[in-house]
Amino acid sequence: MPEGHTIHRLALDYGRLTGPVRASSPQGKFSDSASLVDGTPLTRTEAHGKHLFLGFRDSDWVHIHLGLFGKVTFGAVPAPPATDTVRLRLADATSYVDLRGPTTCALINDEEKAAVHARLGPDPLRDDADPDLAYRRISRSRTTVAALLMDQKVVAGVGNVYRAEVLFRHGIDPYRAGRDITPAQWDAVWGDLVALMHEGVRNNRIDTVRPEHTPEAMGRPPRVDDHGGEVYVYRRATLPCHICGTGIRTADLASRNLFWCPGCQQT
DNA sequence: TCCTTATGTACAA
DNA sequence: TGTACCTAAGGAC
Repeated sequence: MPEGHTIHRLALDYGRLTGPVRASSPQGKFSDSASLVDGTPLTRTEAHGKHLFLGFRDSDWVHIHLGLFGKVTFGAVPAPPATDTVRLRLADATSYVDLRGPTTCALINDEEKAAVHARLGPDPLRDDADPDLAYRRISRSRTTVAALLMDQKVVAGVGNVYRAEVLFRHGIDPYRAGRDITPAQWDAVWGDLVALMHEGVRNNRIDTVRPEHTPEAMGRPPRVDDHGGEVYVYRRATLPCHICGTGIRTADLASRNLFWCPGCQQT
């Protein structure tokens, strides 16, 4: 689940908790901090890339990063007894939210929060994002564009699915060096990320296939990928490309699975 | 019941 | 570059 769109969606959904919030850490690893915010209202929520910030009082923040395994589940009260993997349970009068398996769940202050923002690149889902900042890094780098897109200092919020899909949608070879990406290409990629990721927040899933390439439009049987959305290349290794029929390729790049269509992605 | 895998990151060497 | 960390689902036995 967790790419940037998931985290921004969580910021919206956590933000619906109202009034004094009960906070607990059934699993125990966050007990001391949970007791510090227990009984206080959740005043604001914010996301930057894959980082989620829940604001309590004036300057207390619960900083959450889901990592690869983290999950958040919402439900109506009464909440069931928490299992021993729930790191943080928040609840108001009507609903509860359980957090499991996060890489990070820590109580921080404004200064520490600012430090997190400072080490993240522009986020396509934030209004304050400056895509030129990302292009400055990309255009000076010999690193592959595939690796640069996953680097949160360069762009915040893009993960393995959006990386693979946006490069496909723009016909860009993932092994192309950053400095060979033209300003026009970056403008197009950035604009596409903004649109795709906003749609991801709305639908709470990743869909990247253009209307003219959907199974219905192409006369193929309807299909939804395992992870919940309709995509061109992600986890479609060896299957024929929706557009050109070439077998989708996969490779290991910096210990992550890369997917691309050698037929469509040559520029 | 065990093994593999995963939409992620940080740190050591 | 390798390894550690966090959890749950699915598939092989």
